Amino acid sequence: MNIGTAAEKSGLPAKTIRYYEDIGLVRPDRAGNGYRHYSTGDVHRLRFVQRARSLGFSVGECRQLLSLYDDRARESMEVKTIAKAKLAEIDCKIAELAGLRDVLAHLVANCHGDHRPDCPIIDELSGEAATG
Amino acid sequence: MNIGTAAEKSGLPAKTIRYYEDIGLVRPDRAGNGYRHYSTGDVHRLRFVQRARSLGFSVGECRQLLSLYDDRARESMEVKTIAKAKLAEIDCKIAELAGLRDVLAHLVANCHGDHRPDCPIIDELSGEAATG
DNA sequence: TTCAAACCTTCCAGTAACTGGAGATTTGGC
DNA sequence: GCCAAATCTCCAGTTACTGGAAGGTTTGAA
Repeated sequence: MNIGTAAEKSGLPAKTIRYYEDIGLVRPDRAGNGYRHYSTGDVHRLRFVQRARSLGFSVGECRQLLSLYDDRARESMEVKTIAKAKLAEIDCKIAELAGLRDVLAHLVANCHGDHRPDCPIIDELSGEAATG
Repeated sequence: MNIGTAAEKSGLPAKTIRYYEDIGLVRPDRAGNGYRHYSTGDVHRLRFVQRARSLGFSVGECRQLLSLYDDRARESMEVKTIAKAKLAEIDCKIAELAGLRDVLAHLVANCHGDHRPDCPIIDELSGEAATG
């Protein structure tokens, strides 16, 4: 498929997809006319990157994640080690998101839509959680 | 406290803290000698931003989140509406992270540290999850 | 008091990861 | 063949930092 379709299916703008090719994240075939040609596998990779980027992983980290994703068959001890580190990282992110969620949820629950002084819960939450 | 201490306590480099002042995210007092002076409240804001940024929220979104965090007492209907939208966004991010986590967990679980052909589970997962 | 180390200041340049736009080419419908 | 839409390349601009120069301030030892 062409880049437009790949963009649609991956949720990434065509511009970004070309950029990802520039930096070597996804390497599509080229048709005779010079147009990029994406396989469904390419689209999966793109979607994978889209997800990881939107969750705060750097492009470098995405590259690592992709290499895990790609090279799952060879040298898997090394792959497994990196995967485990990434798993821990993701768990940490999930915990932090949950913390952030709590802050907002308390905010929504405690400020009743009228004028109120302030919510000590929020202060407390902002002081706690996620020091490391 | 001075910027160095604020940096240490917030988990942000001093450079970044100065940048956040430039763009108006955190406005510390100034001492007579021109040094920035941070309150514990300032540090809470900084930590809040640090968390949100590391979780994939843009600076603009952080600004919104901070305004929720700040203005919890005035015009709270509007605040509440934005807070709810952000809550939904965060829930979505949590779900996506959980998806990513599954991909890696399957990878770790299924590639046993020796040479194996490939894991159809991964293919399947990459095809599913997080289309919206 | 003087000096160095460690802090702080501003400013400017560089990097990462896009993002928008110009200008040329290709495709597909009329 | 014509034209709009999609694609191409290339280059410039934006966002969110990040590093470094050049200099002022504070602290503590000699």
